[in-house]
Amino acid sequence: MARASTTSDVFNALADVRRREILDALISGEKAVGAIVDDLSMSQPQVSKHLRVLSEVGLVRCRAEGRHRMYRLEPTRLRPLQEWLTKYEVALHDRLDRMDDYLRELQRQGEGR
Amino acid sequence: MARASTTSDVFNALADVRRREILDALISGEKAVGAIVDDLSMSQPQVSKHLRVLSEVGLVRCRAEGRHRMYRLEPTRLRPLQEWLTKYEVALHDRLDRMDDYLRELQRQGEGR
DNA sequence: TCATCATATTCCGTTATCGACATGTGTCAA
DNA sequence: TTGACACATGTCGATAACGGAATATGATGA
Repeated sequence: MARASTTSDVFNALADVRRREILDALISGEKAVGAIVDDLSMSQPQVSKHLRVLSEVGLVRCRAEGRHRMYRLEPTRLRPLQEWLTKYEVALHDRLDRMDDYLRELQRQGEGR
Repeated sequence: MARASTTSDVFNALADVRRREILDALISGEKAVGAIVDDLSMSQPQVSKHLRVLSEVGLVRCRAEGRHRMYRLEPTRLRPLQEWLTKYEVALHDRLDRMDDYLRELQRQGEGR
């Protein structure tokens, strides 16, 4: 089997630099496809395709305005990523705490002598 | 051109579910390859190859102990991910703040009438 | 209705990724 | 030294992702 489908989850959708660039371009607010094309100097079909992927995982939402399509971020969908990261922050802090305890114990023993 | 190399950055390394599972397995602490194989019921070569990818982006570190190889997390390497996420939290909060201001303004005008 | 603008979709060739299997490397113990 | 163990690496086939070019869709305006 090859790599898991890019549309399956947020992690895969974010694996591509271009898609991250598109998201970055949308931080400042809603934008039409053409505006993104101009900002990033990518081809229009490429932008549309990446937007489709981002849509499918819910990271962006689309709104029709005349013949333009305005895309905007849906940052709430980054929550799985945040939660995943949190586990590691906790692990890291726990480890630092243990290290801290250890150092304190060493110091206590040193004082005792 | 196809997808950017998986070894190029943390985002690509995390795109694969198996690799995330391996990292999860290491949260509790240092483990030998065989232990990971047992925990996740993946083939040994598969685990080794994923560990190699994770090594190359610095997400895990390896220590030889006899004929075992002990792998451990290097959670500091998740910082690029954290920083990237932070941008979006800020954007989200700013947007909520603006929304808040707007609602307050509406309310103020309502009271004024 | 027809032309045009904005965007989406399709087709295609290249390339990377992944898993399975086989094999190589290095360490320990007898 | 030999064999067993723990792990790394290499090869292969299938799959799917990516970019580019062409084309389709759909709204607007003359």
